[in-house]
Amino acid sequence: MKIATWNVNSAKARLPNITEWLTAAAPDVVLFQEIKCETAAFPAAAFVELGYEVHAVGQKAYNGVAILSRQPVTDLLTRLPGDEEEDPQARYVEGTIGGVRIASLYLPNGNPPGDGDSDKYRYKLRWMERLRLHAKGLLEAGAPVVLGGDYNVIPAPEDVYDPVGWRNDALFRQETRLKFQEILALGYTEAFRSLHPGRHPAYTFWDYQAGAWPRNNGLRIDHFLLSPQAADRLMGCEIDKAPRGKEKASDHTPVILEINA
DNA sequence: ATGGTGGATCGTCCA
Repeated sequence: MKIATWNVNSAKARLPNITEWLTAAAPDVVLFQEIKCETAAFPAAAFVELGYEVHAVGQKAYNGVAILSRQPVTDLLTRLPGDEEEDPQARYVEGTIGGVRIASLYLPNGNPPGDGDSDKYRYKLRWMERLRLHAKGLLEAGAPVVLGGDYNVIPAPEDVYDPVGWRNDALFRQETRLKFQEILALGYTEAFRSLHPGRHPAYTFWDYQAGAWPRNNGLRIDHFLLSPQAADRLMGCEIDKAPRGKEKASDHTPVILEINA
């Protein structure tokens, strides 16, 4: 099973780029983030035409996630549990595909962090704790679990072009990395780094500004976390840089995971 | 210190 994750930075603005890539890469499951439209405005028909079942969770202007699948999706969850009343942001969708529990998540950015006490940064850390608790519960359910998406977390210094300059950024602060490590400590495996321990730089995001793409000033912030049963089936995990070099590109590029059927 | 870019939306917010 080939599963792709891609922060597309607007599904509508990116539609030609997305359909071109899906046709060539032919993933079985696709996890989108930042679709940036309401659920009803998501261009689902274009993906149905390519053979996918579509499950989008959107909101006006910001955020928004989706799962596309060639096989049927069951037991859909459209919010990350915890603080559901207070959190209207569309950042999480999860379903079961071929016996695998698969989520598309868009973790809050959290900038500016202030001294680690800004409202946005505290929301990020609370969201990460909600994710940790939910990820823990998923392990107890027994099915293999794949949590893919834009984590807005730089796991280690080799995952950012300038670790010193980024040390206080919400994506790289110590508290952010420790909270990410807490999720891994439950028993999850970060697929790309586990398969390619020495491969860096290996980025998934390059800012639109300051020539970040031509200078390769990137970040690795899009990840797949696998439960032990899913990690046992891990066959490959690769970053496809090509879409970032296209006209009208998203600032993120896709990551592709392969697990044994 | 600022601005540099891009999307949604139409004055700003977000990244």
